[in-house]
Amino acid sequence: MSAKKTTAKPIADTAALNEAWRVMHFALRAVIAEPDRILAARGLTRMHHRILFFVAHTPGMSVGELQTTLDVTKQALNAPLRQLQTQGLIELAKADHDARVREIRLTTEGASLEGKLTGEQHKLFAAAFAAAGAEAHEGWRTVMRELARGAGMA
Amino acid sequence: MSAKKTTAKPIADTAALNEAWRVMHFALRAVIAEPDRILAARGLTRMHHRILFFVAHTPGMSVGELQTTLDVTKQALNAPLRQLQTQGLIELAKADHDARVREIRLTTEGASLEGKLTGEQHKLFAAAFAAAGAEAHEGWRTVMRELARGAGMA
DNA sequence: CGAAAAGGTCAACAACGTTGACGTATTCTG
DNA sequence: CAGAATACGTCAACGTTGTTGACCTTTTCG
Repeated sequence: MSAKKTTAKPIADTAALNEAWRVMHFALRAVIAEPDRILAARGLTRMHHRILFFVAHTPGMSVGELQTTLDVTKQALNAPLRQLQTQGLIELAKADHDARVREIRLTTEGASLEGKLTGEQHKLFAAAFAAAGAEAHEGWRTVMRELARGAGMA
Repeated sequence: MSAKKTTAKPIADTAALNEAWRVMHFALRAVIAEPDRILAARGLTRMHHRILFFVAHTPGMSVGELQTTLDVTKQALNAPLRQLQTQGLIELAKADHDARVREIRLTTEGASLEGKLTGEQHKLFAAAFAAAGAEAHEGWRTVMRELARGAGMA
């Protein structure tokens, strides 16, 4: 447990590391804030957001695939899914190849909402990248990729 | 609502912005993973972590201050607080100036755990920064600060 | 002394997700 | 073709968390 005083000059000191964590939080909060408010205004939650997000990127996704992707039970998925359908944001249609499967896709309105949510996030990222400059952007990506490498990257 | 097709060359394209969001998630997950496991092994939750974290940075904090800081009710705080106390990770002592106030501080063991948790995160950050280089680190900070600026920075 | 502040605690709720158990089409297979 | 398996849907019982409300104690302060 001894605080090994590495004589080798570290690239980042403790203060910087602490700041890294703090800044990470604030940044995340900033990026999530607006989308969250928009969702809440419609009585939607993060689960709905996740659904919209994945369906937007993989139109025609089946309920089962979505379930696996989000790692939740079908029961947990069922309610939000129907609410989105009721609100006319998504559509469920039997698959041609297999009538048991229900393919999910966004309606025009659903795509619009998803775009708005994503757009809010993009705005913040774009602004930050623009303000920081292309070089900083490159550095940011590099660091983030390194960090992400430690997890179960997709 | 119209997707304004800006002809002005953006510093980041849609693909990059999408990636930014994804990478952000993975990075966060990576940084949280280990601490979470350590906590879970002791039957502790994120709330406990948050408490340890703030108390570590502000020793002698009062229950009320902590409550305000974490933005939860005293009832929600009470249970985790006592569990931490029972596990000998924190100590509650009456304040000299005001016997109504209970000052919270980490015990040696508590500080040790907090240090371990923080240490795990620092390890990842340090590794990422080291691998990415000082320049990338600088860029990373710049972008993160810009992003965080949009939120209620502390 | 009496009001106010800092805490603690019991109890009723509400949100969210989980497991378990069935029920219904639909497709696949021996 | 009959039965097993698949993809979903749904009712129900829980467990976890955090919230609000009400009440009580100790301590401070006008």
